Amino acid sequence: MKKDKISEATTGRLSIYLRCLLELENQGLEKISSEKMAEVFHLNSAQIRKDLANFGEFGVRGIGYNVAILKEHIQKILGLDREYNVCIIGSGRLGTALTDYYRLSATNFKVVALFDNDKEKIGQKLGNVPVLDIKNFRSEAKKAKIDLAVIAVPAKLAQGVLDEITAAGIYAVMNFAPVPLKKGKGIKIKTVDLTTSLESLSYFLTNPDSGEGDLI
Amino acid sequence: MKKDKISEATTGRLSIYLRCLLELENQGLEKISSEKMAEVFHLNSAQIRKDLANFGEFGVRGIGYNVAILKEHIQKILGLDREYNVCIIGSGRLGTALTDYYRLSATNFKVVALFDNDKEKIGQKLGNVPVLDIKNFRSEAKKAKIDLAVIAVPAKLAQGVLDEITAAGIYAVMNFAPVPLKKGKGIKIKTVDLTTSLESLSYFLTNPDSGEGDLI
DNA sequence: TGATGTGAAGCGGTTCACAGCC
DNA sequence: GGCTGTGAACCGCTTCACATCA
Repeated sequence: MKKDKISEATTGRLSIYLRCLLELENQGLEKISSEKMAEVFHLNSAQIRKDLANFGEFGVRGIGYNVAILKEHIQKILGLDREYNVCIIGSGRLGTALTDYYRLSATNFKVVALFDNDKEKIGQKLGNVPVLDIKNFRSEAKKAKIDLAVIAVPAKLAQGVLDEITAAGIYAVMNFAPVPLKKGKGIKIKTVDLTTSLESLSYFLTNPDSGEGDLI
Repeated sequence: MKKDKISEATTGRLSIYLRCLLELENQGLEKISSEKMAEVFHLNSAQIRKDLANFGEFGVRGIGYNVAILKEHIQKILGLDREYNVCIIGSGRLGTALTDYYRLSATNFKVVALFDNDKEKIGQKLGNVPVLDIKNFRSEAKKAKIDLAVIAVPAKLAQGVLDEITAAGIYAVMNFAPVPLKKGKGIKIKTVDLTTSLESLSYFLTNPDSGEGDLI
């Protein structure tokens, strides 16, 4: 049964399924059952079937799923049948590391520009990625057809940067600044808080009996 | 009413409340209501009260919460009244960036060692953090009294690294490798998947009507 | 009066269990 | 027979609404 409201939990898992399917395809495997996939991911097979059933009937009863076909369906669903232009704002340690990281690993996402306010950095290049002046963000973002912006600036500057991003007509943002941001309608923000993540673990170390589950 | 089973959602929020309280304290504010805090974080005031009520009665009816006292309570709850020794495994782009990032920002977490298998890197230093041979992980980790390990190696190596970490008697792990890991009992893993995060945004760009909520 | 602490209701995601189909 | 697709049960987190108390 096709559904229209898809939870982020589901899309996150699709992304993980996809990575596995690419691996399985490399190994020459042609089909796989939800039960087998569940084993690999340490999760429930019904969950996998439900996740997939949200988008259509990709499996064959009695047989399982065709690896290559399922892979393509998921790529299509996640919008990974095209490339996205990404810019990273803040060319400090984190920003430059992310630039390198995404340049090498996430092939659908092309880092085309870094932005900074530091005169020393502006004009330099990181690999083939130019460091541009944040002052010209709006025009440069349009010129470079940016689809997605990554905020890697200190907390205090994050809201201002988000406002710039919004003004530039960019709708998807990944945010590494540890602050609650006020966003406009239609903007999607994925926040990754590296400090909160550590502090969750600190809580666990202080209360080891607090649970077995992984922190996802 | 004190509770013993605390959800990760709650501890994650506590970490965020804490950051805000530190800010408020800096501003010289003495007390604050759950309603006011909710405004700042764009969330529900009942949620904040419930989160806090899990650990005791910190508020005063008719008044609100005392900023300084609440701050200290949360620090204690999260185990942030002590320091933790952290090591980062993998001194590639991501590992070195995380080293710098945590050295500068998360004051309760002290990066004391990097590990790698690259002869070129072993023996070097990143700031004051030595790069050690992963071969000696167990003994070095004990010597340095590591509390928490960060996995920043390629996916293929992650499981092996986790097994080493487990063997070294470390119970808290932050994992940046995009693979499902099989872990032993009593180990807590916080996975941050930088690719899945991007792909969630890609899904949103492909399906802009898929919802307004933030991706946390 | 005013803001907390909390039982109850609401809601969304996960798991179960089985009907349906190859 | 075997595995998918799915309604129903379950479970845990969030929100509501109000009794409680300074």
